[in-house]
Amino acid sequence: MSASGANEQRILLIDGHAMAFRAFFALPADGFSDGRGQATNAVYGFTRMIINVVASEQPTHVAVAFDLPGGTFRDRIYDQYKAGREVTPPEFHGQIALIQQVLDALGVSWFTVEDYEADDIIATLATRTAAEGGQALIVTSDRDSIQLVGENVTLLQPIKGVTEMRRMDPAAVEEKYGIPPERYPDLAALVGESADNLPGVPGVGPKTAAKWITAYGDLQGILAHAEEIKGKAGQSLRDNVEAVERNRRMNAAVTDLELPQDPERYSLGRGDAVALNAVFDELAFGPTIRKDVPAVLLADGESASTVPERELPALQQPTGEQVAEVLARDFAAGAALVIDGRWELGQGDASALALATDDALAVIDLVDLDDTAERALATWLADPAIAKTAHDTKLATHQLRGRGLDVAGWSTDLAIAEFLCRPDQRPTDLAGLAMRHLQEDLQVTSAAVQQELDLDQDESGKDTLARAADAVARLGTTLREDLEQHAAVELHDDLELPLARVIGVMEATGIAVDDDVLAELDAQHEAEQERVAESAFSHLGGDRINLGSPKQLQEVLFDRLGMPRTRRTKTGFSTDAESLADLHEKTQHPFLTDLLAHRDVTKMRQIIDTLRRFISPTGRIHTTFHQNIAATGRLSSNNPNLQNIPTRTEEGRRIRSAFRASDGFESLMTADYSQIEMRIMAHLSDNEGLIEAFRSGEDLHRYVASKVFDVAPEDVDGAMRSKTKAVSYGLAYGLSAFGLARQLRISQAEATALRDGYFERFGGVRDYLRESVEKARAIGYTETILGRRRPLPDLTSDNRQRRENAERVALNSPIQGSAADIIKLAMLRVDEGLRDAGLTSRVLLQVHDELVLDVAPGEEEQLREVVAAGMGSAYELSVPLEVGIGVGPNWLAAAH
DNA sequence: GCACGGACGTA
DNA sequence: CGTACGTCCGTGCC
Repeated sequence: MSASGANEQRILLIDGHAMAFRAFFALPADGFSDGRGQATNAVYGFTRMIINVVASEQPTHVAVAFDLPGGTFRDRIYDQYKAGREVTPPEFHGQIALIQQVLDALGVSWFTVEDYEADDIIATLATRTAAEGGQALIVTSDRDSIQLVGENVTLLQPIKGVTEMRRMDPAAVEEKYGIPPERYPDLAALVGESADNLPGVPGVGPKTAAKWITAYGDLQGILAHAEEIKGKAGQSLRDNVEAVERNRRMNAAVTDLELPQDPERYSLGRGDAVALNAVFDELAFGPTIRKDVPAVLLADGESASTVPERELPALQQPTGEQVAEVLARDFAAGAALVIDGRWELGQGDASALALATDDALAVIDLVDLDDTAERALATWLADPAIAKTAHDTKLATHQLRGRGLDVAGWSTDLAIAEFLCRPDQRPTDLAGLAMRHLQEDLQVTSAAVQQELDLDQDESGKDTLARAADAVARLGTTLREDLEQHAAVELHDDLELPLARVIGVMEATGIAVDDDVLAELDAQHEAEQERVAESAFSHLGGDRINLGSPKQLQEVLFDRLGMPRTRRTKTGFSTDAESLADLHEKTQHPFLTDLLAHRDVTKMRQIIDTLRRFISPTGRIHTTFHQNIAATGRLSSNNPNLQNIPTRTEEGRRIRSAFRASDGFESLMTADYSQIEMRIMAHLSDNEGLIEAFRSGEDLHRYVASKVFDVAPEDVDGAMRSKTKAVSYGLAYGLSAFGLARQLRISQAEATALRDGYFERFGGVRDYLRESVEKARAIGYTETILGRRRPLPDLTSDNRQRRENAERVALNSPIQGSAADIIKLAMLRVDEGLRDAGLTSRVLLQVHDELVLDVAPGEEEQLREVVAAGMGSAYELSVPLEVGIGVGPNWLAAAH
């Protein structure tokens, strides 16, 4: 308490505009909306802030000050005051009024005073409170309030966002600025305030200003001795006396505004929970922020929370023989599972398992399991008849495998189910998923979700784990309904869920990598890299720029060497390989050749280095495959990405030779679909010509080219074939004549003619593509052969750019997505085939249209049959699915 | 330390 | 002004 502790008043004073504005920029505007197009990010952030500050500072009184639109007396002193500020973003509009509605419901008084700023209101109330011996706490990002800091006045400055605050008392101000708070306006007058468009003395910063203030006492003293001050700064001061004096008049706080004296007007505990909930409903705010509203703000005994906390079943923590009892009694039919512990790169430390149903809740400690409990749990987990649900079944399986436990009987994978229903949403953590489903109409992004329900923040250990399991159980029910609604039950049950198990085994197995091969390659590339770099520098007169910096390259190429500008990027001009090749054609400058060579070799080294970092102690790389990333339904791979290992260039391909058959295995096998996307186009378009092309057994592009150019297949030359191939594949991506021309480096007229010629023979393909886009526009989503949907709301956008982009996506998604469906089916078939045939050979990788397998000794012939059959008959199209198979000691040699 | 853009590897 | 991804680096921000 202060020295004048007679007064217990402790008033919180908030600068409404400053904090609302800050909240606006701290949270994404497009992530917070009331569902009707009104952004609410500033409202949410501001409300969070006031809740937090009231809870942590425990004031007895509170007031919020706002600016009024239009000018103040300061504009009459200086007509450029606050000029040049960025215009308020449109999404900010209306949010101040909403904040005021929240404050009304909270029973917090807010004030505006004609002709004055929020600062002046705060200054008046702070000064008055301090004079009466109370304490004032000011919350603002505006520096003008620094002058108010004193024994009874503390400033809370937001540091990051609106929830982290720095406490400024007189000592802190002195520490930061080197002067006492009451001298701050003097310092600001000298330095100027760019936010208010108040220029100060050029060449004088806070350090100099503080030095002068210390030397001459205050601004008056400085001006009185202005003639004595030496140097440039002194002269600058003498030249700008008027501006300084004006600044000082401007930044002086007004402390005598007419504001209500009655302390009741500022007291807490006047909030109306019913009104507040109505406002929060309007704003689509979630349950947690309601729960967090401090009771002191509300009228007696009320709570803001309208979302009743679910009564959790009693938490059981069985040990020993109790585990078997509890599993048999409460979880005989199934349960939702949540496991505590991390799993990465084959390393796991699962420590506890939570189980939940609608009526039961248990946490089993995995660290101190005795034999009886372990056996009971192992039996229960392995029982395929016991239905189990998890947020991520593959991860749960990995975690339990790390404890030596196998799982069967997975029935629902929340992440997969969610993805099938909403493939374009970002992958969701459990907290985010729970939030989205608990508040159906709540349109918040992960930032808010994390705050709302952060299940990762493990505060109460087993309770949190149990609550999470309970959430998984309830979400399981919800998502099963969602799957029905989106016609995705079969996709989940019969494709993705079983596939998750197959992929999990692939990840756990990993692929053997020969580090010596990579080390040797790296050494070769290192030498080459140095050689090329030296050569490149020699063409720059020995200037050793950073060849990896697009910025420095632009300076050299376009400024220093005066080369013609290339296509624009966001930050300048492109230096990508295509642009550099163009430049080389035009200028013949030898630097460009070296630069391109340097890029190539640097890229190769990066790839090699990245791979080496991921080699496990057992000499294997365990990538992670994701089922819930690519909106078309493809898998993705990361840590490391094994789906983009080079293959196009000779140099790049050598990296593939480092991927080898595992010890105890005979060789690697690769099996890939030939032209699967074109086959799908033939099937979906039902185009006779294209179907015939595949049935003829002739080389596809040669056959199509012979029709397009109207020559015999044997008369198709290389140029005709490659042009036709470009059109064929371009079709599946929505390629324009412009893009085709650019890619083939031909004129746009020629490209148009080429495409027209193509459609003369294969017009059915164009018709199909057009119709499929129109159908998607009508029903709102695209569909693959297995019924995997992708919503595309932008197909009806008024914005041409967005609409045309969505059209290309609509064109491509059924094709890419159906190919993804087919290879996923194939993976299940191959997995089944391996088991049925009793083979030890195993699938290691999937690269979109290719599988890589370890071939066990003596199994090659049988494996060929299993793989060819599994992939070839995965799905029946109107054209055959052709599978190419190759075998060799390593991935490169296994190519065919 | 973190976010972003540019560049480039794959299907 | 061609779809779908992941990773690296340099840069500029806090």
